[in-house]
Amino acid sequence: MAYDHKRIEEEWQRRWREQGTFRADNNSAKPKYYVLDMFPYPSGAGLHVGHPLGYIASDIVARYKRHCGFNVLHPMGYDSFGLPAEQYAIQTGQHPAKTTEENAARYREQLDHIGFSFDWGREVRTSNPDFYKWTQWIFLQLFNSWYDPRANQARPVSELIARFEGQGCQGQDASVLTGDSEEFIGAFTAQEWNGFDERTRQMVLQRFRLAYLSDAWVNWCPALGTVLANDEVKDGVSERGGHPVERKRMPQWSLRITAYAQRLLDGLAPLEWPESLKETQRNWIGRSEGATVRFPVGDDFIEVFTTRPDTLFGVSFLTLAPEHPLVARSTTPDRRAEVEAYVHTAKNRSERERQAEVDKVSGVFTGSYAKHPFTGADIPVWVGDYVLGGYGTGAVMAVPGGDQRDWRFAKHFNLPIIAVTEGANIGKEADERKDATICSEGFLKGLKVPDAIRRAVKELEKIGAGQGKVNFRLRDAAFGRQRYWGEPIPIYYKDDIPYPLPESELPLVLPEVDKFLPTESGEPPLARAKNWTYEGHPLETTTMPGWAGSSWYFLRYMDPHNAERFASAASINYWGQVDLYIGGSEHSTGHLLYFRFWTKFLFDLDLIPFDEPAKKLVNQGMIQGVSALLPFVAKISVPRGVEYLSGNSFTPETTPLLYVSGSLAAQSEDKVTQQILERLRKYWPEFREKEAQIRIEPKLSRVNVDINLVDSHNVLNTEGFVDVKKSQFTEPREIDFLTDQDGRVTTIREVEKMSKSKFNVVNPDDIIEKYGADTLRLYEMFLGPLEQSKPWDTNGIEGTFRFLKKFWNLFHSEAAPATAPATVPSTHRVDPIHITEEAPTKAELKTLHATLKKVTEDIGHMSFNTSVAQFMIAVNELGALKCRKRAILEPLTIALAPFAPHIAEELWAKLGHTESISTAPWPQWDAQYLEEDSFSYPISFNGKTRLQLEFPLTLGKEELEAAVLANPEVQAKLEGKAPKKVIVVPKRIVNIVV
RNA sequence: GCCCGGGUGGUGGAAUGGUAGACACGAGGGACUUAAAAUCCCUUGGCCCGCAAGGGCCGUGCGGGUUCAAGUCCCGCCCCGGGCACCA
Repeated sequence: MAYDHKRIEEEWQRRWREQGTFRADNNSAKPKYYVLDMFPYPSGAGLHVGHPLGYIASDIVARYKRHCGFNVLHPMGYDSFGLPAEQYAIQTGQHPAKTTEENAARYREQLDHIGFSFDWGREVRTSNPDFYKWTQWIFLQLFNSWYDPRANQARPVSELIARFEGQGCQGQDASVLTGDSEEFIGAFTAQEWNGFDERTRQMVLQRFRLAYLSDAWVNWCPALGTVLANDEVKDGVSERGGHPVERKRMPQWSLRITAYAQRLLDGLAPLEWPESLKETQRNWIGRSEGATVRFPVGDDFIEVFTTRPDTLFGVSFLTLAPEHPLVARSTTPDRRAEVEAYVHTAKNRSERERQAEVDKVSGVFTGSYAKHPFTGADIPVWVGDYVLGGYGTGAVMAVPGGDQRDWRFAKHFNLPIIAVTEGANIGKEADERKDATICSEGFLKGLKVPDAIRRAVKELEKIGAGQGKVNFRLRDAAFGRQRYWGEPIPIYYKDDIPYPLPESELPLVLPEVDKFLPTESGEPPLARAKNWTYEGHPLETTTMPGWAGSSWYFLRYMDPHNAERFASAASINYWGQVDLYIGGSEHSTGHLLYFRFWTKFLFDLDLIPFDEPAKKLVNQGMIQGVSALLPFVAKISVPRGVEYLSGNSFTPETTPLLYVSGSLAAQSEDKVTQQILERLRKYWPEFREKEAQIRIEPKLSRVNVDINLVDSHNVLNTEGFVDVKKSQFTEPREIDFLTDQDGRVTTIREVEKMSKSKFNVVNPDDIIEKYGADTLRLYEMFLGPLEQSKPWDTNGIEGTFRFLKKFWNLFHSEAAPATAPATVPSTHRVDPIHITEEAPTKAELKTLHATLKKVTEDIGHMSFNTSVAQFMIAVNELGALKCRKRAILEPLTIALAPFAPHIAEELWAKLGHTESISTAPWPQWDAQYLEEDSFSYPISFNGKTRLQLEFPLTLGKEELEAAVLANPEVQAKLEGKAPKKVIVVPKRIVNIVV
């Protein structure tokens, strides 16, 4: 009759599986609720206790909503394409499909043990052809669409062609395009279009397609034959292998997310997402209003974007990004060598680097001059790497008087600094105030900045030297990857022009290759595939990035087996948007932006009836690991050279590795040194002879010790540690410990990321084995607020385990009044329980309803740690009241079910129910049981609480005040003086000001 | 540098502007037990006065402010974590 979590949990997990308890039906009269977890990538390391945190929270909500009468969609699947599997494949030769399959199976097993109410019948994997068929299909829709600025939505390219045929392409089309491809396309007439050859037409259309091929800057690593992400490049070389990396322009598939910049920005406001996450997206989209200004240079002109056209008369030079196409043409012959050298080095620095080194100013003069559009003055043209090729026009008008970066550049190169605002101290720094008054001569003089901006734009437009413009920081998303383990892009090339594969050819299945590496000529792995062609034409060899499948997967869950459509219209209409989306904040600008982008695109095509994927989003915090660090003697300096005592350079061989108790190391260096001396004498006889002449200086380092070798008081299991260490050495090596005064070896605790390399990973399987899934679930929630990061400390889990045992014992106390134990029609287990049918007391009802109220409200705002605390309070109170009453315990069991579903199911069955507890309606709390007759008022003097006085709640403010003042204790405190003021807040506090 | 979080006992944390430290871990003491485990009870922010009952002072990163009353609101800092754009 003891709480046997293992038996209970296995039993119920089996039943849920066999009975399909959590299958969600697409046809239901019930209202729907869609709870989604961010897609996991099934890594080889399996789950640690940090991973399920969000899943437990979403499972609680899913189960709660079922109790409230909703038809709940709560699916799970795998984002199963990705780099780790590919890298593992390169190392081991194992096909990524195989390792992915194994990893997913392992995930599934671990997830099952936690008792989630997922509808596994809807599981999807992005690497399954029947899933990525539709990822490819959506890609084709993107390829066949353009963004119509008039309709402000994506439209079929066929409409664009019809437009060209009818009226050609006039200026406006080109001017509204944004993003990386923002180059002047050039107007053409209908006749011209009709006269273009196929190639030219396709090239023109590329400029409009939402999935398009264009040259983009990439970090190319010739040695690895691949493109690297910014964070894979360190100091100009690849992070792995240290091979040189160069910035190179390569044809790349991109998605024109920039077309959606404004809508992605506007769509944020109504979403119930964390404000900080919305802000991050706003910053990422980076809308800025300003103007473009054209500065003539010889026959060309340099176009700049500025948010401060009001500072136009403060321009003292122009700066081009090293990548800017006009750099070569603007450079005078005498400057060529210098400029080319600068451009070469600057271009190959990563953007990260260029941006990180704020203090280092670098640049070079091109030798040529631009003309100021208003004054006609000569403006020197410089190249500087503080200007980025990918933002704006890749050129800035430098106003050192109004912009600190320009100021620094001007200072460094001795360029003129012109004051643009009144009261600026330009000798010291630029004046970036937006409320200043412009002081330059001409039409802007005396205007405030905002007025001056408007005026400047008007004047620029009047003389045709520029115009007002909104600029976005957001860039188009690179969509091609030089990798194997991703969705093939359904494109083939005829005469080097990309064409879409017909839909009937989908899925374009990932081909087999002999190796998962680039070809010798540097082509992506798919180029190794035999017959990688379509009707004799070569197929695209890059694959889609990791985020492709996750940009639309939430729709597939609605109708996962549909072979005709990505999901039926009926299922999409029924399930609609995700009601609650839970995941980590690391996805705030990647996944979540693409997710919203694809949703808006599918909405534009009338394929789905909503244009935001998730109404409400919650970021769960990270669970950090608690590492155990053990100091060791890394090095002992002696006057003649250095003797290493650790690692492979261990000498002298007679001296063991010395590990130092953390508490000892914390005490004093002397104590450590003393013990080292003792060990040296012991293990190194020669040392004794020389000891007098040698003064040693030990240096300590720390190693991460497996936390399983450390107890709750940080005491190291030294035998276990020695075993582990010895198994790591190829040659036998002595190990000794410098202990503290108690003879113990302690480790030092540190909170850091939970990871294998830090030996601080806690596996949920181990926790479940010992305490059960219900305890794990409760403890993960009890740890603290969901959104916050917090360290995992297994030692604290006893509290939640004890709670469950106490809860169980409320139903099984043999000390309960001798009433007839309820007969248990449970089909699987017939332990008697001790439950009475007596009417509950007022106190019992109060506990129950206070708990129902708190838990219901807490689930509403995802405050699960406080609900668990309330359950503990309830169990403690009911235990003290010796309550064994069905009328109390039954509703409480339902309330606990979302949190600890196994024990709840078991007790529910024992209470005589034959249906799963998940079908039980949520118990409602009733305020009448919470009403109090009296309240114990804290009586404070000048805000400091001094005593408590109990008064009936029926007392009015004046009566209360009189009663308080009449109290002898209060009188004593007042010492006969009259209070200056008495503040009475009914049911709160009485404050007496003296 | 900028943006976003966060700083409360030994630890995780709780607290609509109204009794700071709920709940839990750990620690200390006790009961039960041959013993252990399990369970139960008491104490547990710091300092001080008192034999005791009890009482006083301090206390939510730091410094100011608003208020009858501030962990909570405002201003100025410091520190930690996360993100990022020298973004024109």
